[in-house]
Amino acid sequence: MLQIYNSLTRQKETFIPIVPRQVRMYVCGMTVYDYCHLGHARVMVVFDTVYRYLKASGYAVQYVRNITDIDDKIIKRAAENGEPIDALTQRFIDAMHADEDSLKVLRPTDEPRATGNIPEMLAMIQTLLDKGIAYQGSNGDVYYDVSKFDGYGKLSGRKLEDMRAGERVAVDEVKDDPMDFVLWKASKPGDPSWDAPWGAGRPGWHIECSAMSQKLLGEHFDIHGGGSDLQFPHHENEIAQSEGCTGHRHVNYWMHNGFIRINDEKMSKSLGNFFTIREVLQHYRAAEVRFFMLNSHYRSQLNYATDQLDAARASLNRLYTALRGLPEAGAAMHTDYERRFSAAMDDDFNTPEAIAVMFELARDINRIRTTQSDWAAASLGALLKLLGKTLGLLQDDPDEWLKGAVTRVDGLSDADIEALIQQRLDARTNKNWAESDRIRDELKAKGVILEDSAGKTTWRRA
RNA sequence: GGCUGAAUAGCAUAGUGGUAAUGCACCGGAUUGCAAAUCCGAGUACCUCAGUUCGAUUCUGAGUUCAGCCUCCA
Repeated sequence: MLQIYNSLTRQKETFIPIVPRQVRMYVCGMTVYDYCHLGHARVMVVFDTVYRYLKASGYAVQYVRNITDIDDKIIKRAAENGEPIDALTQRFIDAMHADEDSLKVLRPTDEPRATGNIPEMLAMIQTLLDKGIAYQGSNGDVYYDVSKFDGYGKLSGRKLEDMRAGERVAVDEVKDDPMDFVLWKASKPGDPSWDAPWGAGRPGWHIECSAMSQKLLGEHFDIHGGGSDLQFPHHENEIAQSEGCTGHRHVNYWMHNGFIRINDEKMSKSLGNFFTIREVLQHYRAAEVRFFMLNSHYRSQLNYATDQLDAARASLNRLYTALRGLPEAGAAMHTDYERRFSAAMDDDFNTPEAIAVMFELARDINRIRTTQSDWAAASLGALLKLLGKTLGLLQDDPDEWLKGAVTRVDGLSDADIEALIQQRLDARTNKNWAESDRIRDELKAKGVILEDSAGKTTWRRA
């Protein structure tokens, strides 16, 4: 039985889908005005893994992740670039897709864009106005009246009076209550705008997720996810909008992933430690980044450090080494490994524990290959690869993985390496160990590691 | 100030009311011409104090430290 930690109740709960064997899931996606950074990568990878595991568990999953393609930052950036908004957002949507592909992140089943769902937002705002939950301020903006929604604060565990007393809440003359939030922004000259009964403008950020999730997944669905910073106010507001509109429950399970830190500092542009996915991929392979992220629990904070990425590389090398040269076979069924892997994943997607099981399986494979044969270990190898698939790992050809590297400091082609290995084999045949070791050292200095076994030499890049 | 969450070996990360697991690093052994890889083995860790308990790293309380949110944010 799958257990999911529900941010709403602050405890693990048994997952029971609204419709048996079906899951409807919504995740807050990117605002597309720049390249995706490591934090975005974690959201992508975490919920991709949730998506994969739900599917592997036999659920039919509808996975919606929105694209915010209209907001203040986008307008500002387009103006700075002298670029049309459409061109800017499409450019970064394409870049986002490329980043996802490299990280082996599967596409969601739906990727709605805010600008493509304005009528649904207008309808929802109108409903809120009709119900007296929303009002129009003197500046033309439409606001949500948080005092009209009893449950306001239930997701983030806050009370309205505490939040009002917070010293960081700015006083705004236009709002009835400082905690009220904007549903519709009256347009300023030159900004993109859409017509509305209460005046031309554009949607507030929060309303888009309420409108698009309801359109695609219905008024009541199973899982809603996002970064932990979205818990308040974004998701709190989303609940207020959706439930204020429908009068009943919106989402059953709220999931929030932890933040990424860089060298024990908060990742921020002002600190200059803001890494985009594509910057990191110049130094590490995407699978290494993915392994690094899954090697800690999704709710915990994750510290990015080169030591950790190097360790991820070494770990993947070990797993791929166990698979290298193994014959094709059907995966071993009903093993203790599979059972423990599933038990770990069922426990709120405990990927670190699941990975630990994979390492124990790898040791068993190595043991059998040594004491028995490759053939005897083949079905366990297939199982390892199958388990890896659920995490989006280990799907490359092992030999290609081990011979590959992001940084080719060696400057040697595969053919160059093979030629040197042949020279070394000739030397070894003549027991010319000095020459043999010289060639091996030369290759090692260029990042190529040789392994002699069973009369033949294999190689990999460090 | 309000609300969350976290403190486990050299590093990282799981987990448990009773021999604390996984990867990297380190040590010994097997294997190897020597290595690498692999296997076997050893070793070192549960923030502090109090309480509950036969027994606490795990539960409770207090404290310390750290982080996140309270404003746009994944």
